[in-house]
Amino acid sequence: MAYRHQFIADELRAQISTGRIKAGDRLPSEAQLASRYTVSVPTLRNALAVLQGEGLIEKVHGLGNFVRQPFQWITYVGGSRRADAHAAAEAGLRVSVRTVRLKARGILVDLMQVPAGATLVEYRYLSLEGESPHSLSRVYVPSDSARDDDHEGAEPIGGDGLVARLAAPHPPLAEVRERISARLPTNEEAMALRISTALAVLSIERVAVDADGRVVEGALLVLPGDRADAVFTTHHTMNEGRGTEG
Amino acid sequence: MAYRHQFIADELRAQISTGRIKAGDRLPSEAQLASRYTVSVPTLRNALAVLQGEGLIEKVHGLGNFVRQPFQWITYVGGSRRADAHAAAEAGLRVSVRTVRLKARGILVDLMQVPAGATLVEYRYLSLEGESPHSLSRVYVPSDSARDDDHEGAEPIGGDGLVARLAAPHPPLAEVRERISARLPTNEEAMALRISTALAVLSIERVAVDADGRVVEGALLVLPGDRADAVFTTHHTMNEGRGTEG
DNA sequence: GAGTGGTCTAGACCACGAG
DNA sequence: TCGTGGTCTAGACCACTCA
Repeated sequence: MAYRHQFIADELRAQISTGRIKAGDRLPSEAQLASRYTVSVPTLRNALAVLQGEGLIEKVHGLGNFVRQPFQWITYVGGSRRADAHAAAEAGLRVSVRTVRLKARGILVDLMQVPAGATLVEYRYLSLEGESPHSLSRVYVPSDSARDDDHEGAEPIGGDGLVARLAAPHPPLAEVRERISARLPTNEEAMALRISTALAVLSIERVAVDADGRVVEGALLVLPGDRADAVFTTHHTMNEGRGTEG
Repeated sequence: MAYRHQFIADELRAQISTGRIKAGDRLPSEAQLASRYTVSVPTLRNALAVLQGEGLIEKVHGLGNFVRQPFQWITYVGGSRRADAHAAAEAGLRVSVRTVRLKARGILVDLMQVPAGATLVEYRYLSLEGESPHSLSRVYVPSDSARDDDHEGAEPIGGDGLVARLAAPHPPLAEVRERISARLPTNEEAMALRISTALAVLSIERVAVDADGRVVEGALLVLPGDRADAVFTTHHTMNEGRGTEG
């Protein structure tokens, strides 16, 4: 039960974790590694696929295989809203934003509980740590509650306008519902986050509702599973603590 | 940019979703499929790997590739405790339980905030839908707060003692913290849940704390990503609804 | 153009499951 | 024993990156 590609993956993983191969280094070419370990190229590529799935290396077509930088760990804190880009900015991450006005269709109709064709404003965030993307967020707001100073088009990375907008007061909020799932990324998401399609992502679907039950904001977040988790804290009063209320 | 294995995967997926190939059916052998689509066997196997990662088929060595049963969707509801097996029982799922007394080490020391070597009671649940496993839970309780009628060893599936124990009152509870992550399963988990190691799982680490800040219960849950998600609801009062409090 | 990774081929050899 | 999937080989051909 000792697979050759697993053995090679273990070897390379050890060399990476002990610093024998440093972050940012390029590995020898696949042909060179294959001959060093006396295996065929496809077998060696299987070994690299294991490391890629663990987020340890990054494959760049035409250039080679590179050891990835260790990541800053991101913890998503549940129960709040519109905090994603703001929290990322506080953590010293750069944030790129794109604002687009669009018509609700497909899953957005369910998410926002609006009729198909209703106008929504989409804010698309991509938080970056250096050159490597960290999280992908799509936040939706009904068009009538989007503020007048929201503008369409691209905004330069880390613009002050963004931070000001994020810090601005929001309409009263009654409830936040968050639905979490684990899956493999779509090709588009893997591309944007520059991760392997074999690396699991945490997918968060969030809806904020006001006191009248109207959806004030919806959000679709995608976080790479190798450097992100989500935390939720629920407070109980004393008499709630009994029985199985779930 | 049209990969042959992706094309074949799309073809087979369509045949499965339209019922042309029914749940439980065996696919033609890999060699037969390869010749039908005029590709090599490794390429065809890549196509099957895609479907396996989506949880649509199950590969059985020596027998063939089988279409999996559609699953009952499981939603984990955050904020409660010890509800897992109880909720599963209510949903009509069978539950198998193993109770073991053990000493804290490794991550359990952090999880339960006890000194290394402290005695814990572990309840290990595996909820089942028919023959196919649904979720894997390990629940830990400090030994001193484990009740006297807890016994070690295996308990028959669906025993009444379990339901009675789950419905029993618990000590007062102040707070539940849940940490969610997405990852690929370990080989052990994939084996227990009978899923592909390429199928993402939702991993939930839950800690329940009493009014004195002591850890009353810890739990490690693993849910297959193709049939499970988690939901959290946070209520806000009116004056909490302003600003970015996350 | 030289070197790299990405996809695919055709087939060998082994391990597993059932008759 | 036979058919099945699991791993691996040796190499072709293409696409990408950079000098």
